[in-house]
Amino acid sequence: MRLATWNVNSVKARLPRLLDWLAETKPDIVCLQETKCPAEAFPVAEVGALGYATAAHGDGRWNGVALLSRAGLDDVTLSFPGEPGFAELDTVGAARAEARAIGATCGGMRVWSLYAPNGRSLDSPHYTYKLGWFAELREALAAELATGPLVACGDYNVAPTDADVWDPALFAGSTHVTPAERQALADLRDLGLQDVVPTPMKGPHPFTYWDYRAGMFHQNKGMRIDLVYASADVAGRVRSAYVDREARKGKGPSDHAPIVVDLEP
DNA sequence: ATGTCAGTCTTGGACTGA
Repeated sequence: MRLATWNVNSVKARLPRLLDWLAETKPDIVCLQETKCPAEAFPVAEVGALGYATAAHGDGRWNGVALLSRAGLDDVTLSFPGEPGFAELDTVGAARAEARAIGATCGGMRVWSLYAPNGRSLDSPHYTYKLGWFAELREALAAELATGPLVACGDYNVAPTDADVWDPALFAGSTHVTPAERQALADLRDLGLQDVVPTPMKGPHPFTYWDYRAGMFHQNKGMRIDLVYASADVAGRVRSAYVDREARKGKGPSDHAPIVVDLEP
């Protein structure tokens, strides 16, 4: 059973590369983030030709998540229960959730594809929103963990440790590395989720994201912000996991590389 | 900090978000 997660930074712009990658890598279950397309515009037929069923959640130009599976795709959930939306500070009432989470039952597991809010800056309401989003995610995953095997994959927009950013000093005062964000991840692990750390195929750090600008990928100035959090029973089946940095190379890549996880049957 | 992308509208260039 091969599971993968990939922030594709637009499924439309990435479609040729996605299809080639699916055909070559042959994952059974794929979690996609930043599809940046409405659900009705998702290229269902194109991935279907490779044998995948699709569940997509999108709300237009930003965000967007999807699940592809050829190991079953049942009980699809768009957004997690209790998921907050972004609301300006003076907005009254609850905001509708953005398209940042989709879950389904695939291959006997509950699988989630997650795209956490970026947070923008520490003084931004988007940062408050990010922390609140994680707090509610914790509650939702706690409930799901009680029902069976689970894996929550995606772009968490948090680097778990200083070793997960290329230069921690440069990130002082920035999002993605604060104690509060790292505590949000620790709170998820405290539920019993395990961080399935992939093998970097080059260098010491399993980075999954490199900014497009300034030759960051070439210099391996990256971050590990895409994560696979697995319940103990799933984590115990992990045979191997790696960052597919080849997918970050060449013409027209995403700024994120996929993580590929092989599980014992 | 920003040398790049992608989506969209204000449309062949500017804006936003990352």
